[in-house]
Amino acid sequence: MKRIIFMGTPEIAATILESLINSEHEVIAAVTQPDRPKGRGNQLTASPVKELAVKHNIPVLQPVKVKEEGFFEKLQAFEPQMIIVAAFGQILPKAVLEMAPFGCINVHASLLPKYRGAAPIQWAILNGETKTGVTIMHMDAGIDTGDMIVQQEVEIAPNETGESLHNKLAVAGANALMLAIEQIENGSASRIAQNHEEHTYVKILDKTFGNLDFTMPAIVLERYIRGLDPWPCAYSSWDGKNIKFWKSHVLPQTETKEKPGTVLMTTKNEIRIQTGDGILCITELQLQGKKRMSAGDFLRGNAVKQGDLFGE
RNA sequence: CGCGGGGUGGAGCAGUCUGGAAGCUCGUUGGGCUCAUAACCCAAAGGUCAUAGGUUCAAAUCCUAUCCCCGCAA
Repeated sequence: MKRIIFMGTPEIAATILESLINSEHEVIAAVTQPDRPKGRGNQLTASPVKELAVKHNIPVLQPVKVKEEGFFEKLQAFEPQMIIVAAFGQILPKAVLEMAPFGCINVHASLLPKYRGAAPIQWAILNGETKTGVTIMHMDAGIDTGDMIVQQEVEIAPNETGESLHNKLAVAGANALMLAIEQIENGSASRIAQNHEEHTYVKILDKTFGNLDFTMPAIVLERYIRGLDPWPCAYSSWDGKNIKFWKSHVLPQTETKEKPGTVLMTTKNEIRIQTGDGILCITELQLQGKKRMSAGDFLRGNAVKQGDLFGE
C-alpha cells in the first residue's frame, strides 16, 4: 500500500486514476491542468481527472506551471511514496522526478520506443499499425525516454477508431500499471533501457490536421477518418460548408480518374469520392450545424451531385 | 454576456425575408407490373410546423420569453 500522487489530465488519465482509487493504494492528491474555458459559452471546465478526484474527495492541485514557486513544497507536504503520471501535459522538473522514494512512474500509450510524444494513439491508426500497446516506465529527464517496467500489447482492429483504441489502451494501461506497482513493491520490477536508436517521435495533433487532402490515397484517408475520431476529426468542405467525415471505406479504382476530391457518384448509402489513389466511400458524416448522420440520410436532403468537389 | 446554424408526418430537407388551404426526396402500408428486384407504376396512412404568450380577419411564416440539438473559436 503506497501513498500516491497522481498527475494527469484527459479522459485516459481519469480511467487510470479510477483504477488506482479502486486499488489498495491511497491516492493522496491529484495534480491536473487548470480549468479552462471550453465549449459554447466558454464555460470554465474541469479536466476529467479533476472531476473524478473531486468526486472521491481527493485534494486537487492545478498549477499553471509545475515549476512555479512554492509548488514543489506543496507536493512534498503530501509526503508521497510514489508519483504516477499519465498524460499530464506538463514537463516535470528533476526535483519532482526524484522526490518520491519509489520514483515517478509514467503510463504511455504506445510500445516504446515507438511513438514517443503527445498523440501516440491516433498516430498508430494513421500509420496503419496492426498493434500498439502501453508502456509503464520510470520517468527521466527526456520525453518518454525512461527505463521500462511493463509493456502490454493491444491489437488494432480494422475498424478501430481513435476513441475505441483510446478506451482499450486506457484499460490496458490501468492493468499494466497495477502490475508494475506490484512488481516495484515486491522488488521484482525489471528496468529495461529503451533501444533509443529505434525510437520514433510523433507530433501533437491540432484541428487543422483533420482537413483531408484528397490527393492522398483512399486507404490513408480512411485511416484518418478512423484515427481522428472523435478528435480532432477528419473534415472537408462542400458547397461552402464545413463537413465532417465519421465513417468510410475504400474501393479500388475502376473508372477514369477525376480530379481528387471529385464526387464520382452517389448511391443509396454512400458518397464516392476520387482520391489520389482509389475511391473513398463516405457512409457517415456531419454537416456544420447538424448532427452526424448516415450518408443515406444526408443525401435525402442535400443534393450532392456527381462532379461536385470536396475541399474547395 | 465569445461567433454562428438548426428544431416542419418515421428519416433527411424546402417553405419563414414579401402572413392567406403543409411540400420535396425517401421510408411505411395496400395494389399493379416483372422470371425477379434494392427497379418501375398506382393508391393510402401519417404532422397541435420545439414550447408558452402576443400582434392579426388570418401565423410554420411577424414580436417576446423558454427548452433542446449542433458547427466554429478558445
